[in-house]
Amino acid sequence: MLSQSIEDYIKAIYLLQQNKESVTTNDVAGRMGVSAASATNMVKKLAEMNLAQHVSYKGVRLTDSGIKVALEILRHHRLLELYLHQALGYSWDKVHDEAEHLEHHISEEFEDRINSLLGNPQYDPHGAPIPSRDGFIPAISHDSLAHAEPAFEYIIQRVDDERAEFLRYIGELGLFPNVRFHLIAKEPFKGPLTLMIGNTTKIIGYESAEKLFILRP
Amino acid sequence: MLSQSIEDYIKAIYLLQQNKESVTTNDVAGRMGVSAASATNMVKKLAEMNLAQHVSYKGVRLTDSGIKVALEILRHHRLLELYLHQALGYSWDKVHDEAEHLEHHISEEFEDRINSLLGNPQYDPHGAPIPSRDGFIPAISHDSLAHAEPAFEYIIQRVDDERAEFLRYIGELGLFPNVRFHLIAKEPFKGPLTLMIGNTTKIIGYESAEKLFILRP
DNA sequence: TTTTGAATTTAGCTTAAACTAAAAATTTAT
DNA sequence: ATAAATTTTTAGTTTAAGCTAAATTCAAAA
Repeated sequence: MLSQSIEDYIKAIYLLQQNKESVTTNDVAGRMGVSAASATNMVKKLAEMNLAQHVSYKGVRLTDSGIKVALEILRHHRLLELYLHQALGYSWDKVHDEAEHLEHHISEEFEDRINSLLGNPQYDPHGAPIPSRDGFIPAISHDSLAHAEPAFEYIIQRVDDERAEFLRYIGELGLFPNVRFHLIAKEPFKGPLTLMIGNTTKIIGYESAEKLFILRP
Repeated sequence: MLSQSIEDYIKAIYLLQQNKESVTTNDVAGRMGVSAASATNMVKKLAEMNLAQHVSYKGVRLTDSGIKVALEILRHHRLLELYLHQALGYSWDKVHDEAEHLEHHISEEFEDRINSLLGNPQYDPHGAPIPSRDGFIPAISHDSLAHAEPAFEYIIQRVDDERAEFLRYIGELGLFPNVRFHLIAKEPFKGPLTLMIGNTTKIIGYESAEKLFILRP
């Protein structure tokens, strides 16, 4: 059984390597909120365990077994988020923190039972894909609202930011996954965007729009 | 926040001092599965933290704050057991192990939500009392089936043993909490007992009968 | 009452994961 | 191309929880 700490590092590296080609030990330290030295030590340990490859001064990358571990944790996390939301009535801005703790402590039986109760779901309450038991990840859009074209209709697929405050702000605007809207206008130079949901208009900042992934209906 | 380890020691001491007037560090070591030296060290630490009183070579006893902590953990544990059983369909011999892990990691919000879903329950699936949020413990019988009188009718109130194998054995006999039966016969010298549930007879060993707490209907 | 044996504590060591400070390597700028 | 700045690693310390072995205290038997 891996320690909680090791699991957290693996998850951190996995999420970092989604967005960056190369992940440095400093990136890891930043995300984990530990010193650079601590990150280096742990990364070397992961390499020892064949969960990651590490080249000094260059960076880290998870091995296939490392990725497998990461996906298992991510599955726990996202299933839990959805379960807390659907079955226990948690608001979507609170599910992350609770899932963050519980993800390391549920058994496979627990995982299977909530999965069945939820009907083998594909996405969590923020629209993030839930890896399947065998490590397959549902497709997800990577087009952000920030780069959408005015005059078209879109659907929110995912809100890619887990900070509670941000989620409450987005939620108040009504921008949940699966919500349809029209992009009315878009200011140049990273300016705000104007949307129409139903028949009310909403204005959203460029920075926030970058966190919203969208699809054409 | 207390570490998991400290919480486990506190719970162990609490449960030990229910049955014995005086709890020794060795009792603690036994229940926790650690060396006597480790238990002594931790007990001294608990005393430092004012969670227990410790007199060298004599024994340990939880202080009022220690008891408060113990009851909070026990509440988590027993609510979780019931929740796993009722909401997730766990069999009663599996709830203990899962709850044992989760009890340290759920938030107060989680506790409150499952408590409400379950309708503020008083007893877990084994009939053990669930401490209330403010530390009150529902009454519980301490009459064991081993000392019951033949010819009377009884109700199982509690099965006081959490070993999965034992629970499966008892479950197969149909001896769940709230089940009614007649005590038909009782062999002397710690011999087996004969019960009638509905219109079938069951025989149960004295050792097992000691773990079953009963009530007059 | 003394001795012996069991229970308990003390002392000192181990491991994991963090830290700081110093050294080394790499990258950037002159 | 060299020096300066930044990043990364190494070295050594800290804390928590465990362990073993040795010492101490208590209780029971002679």
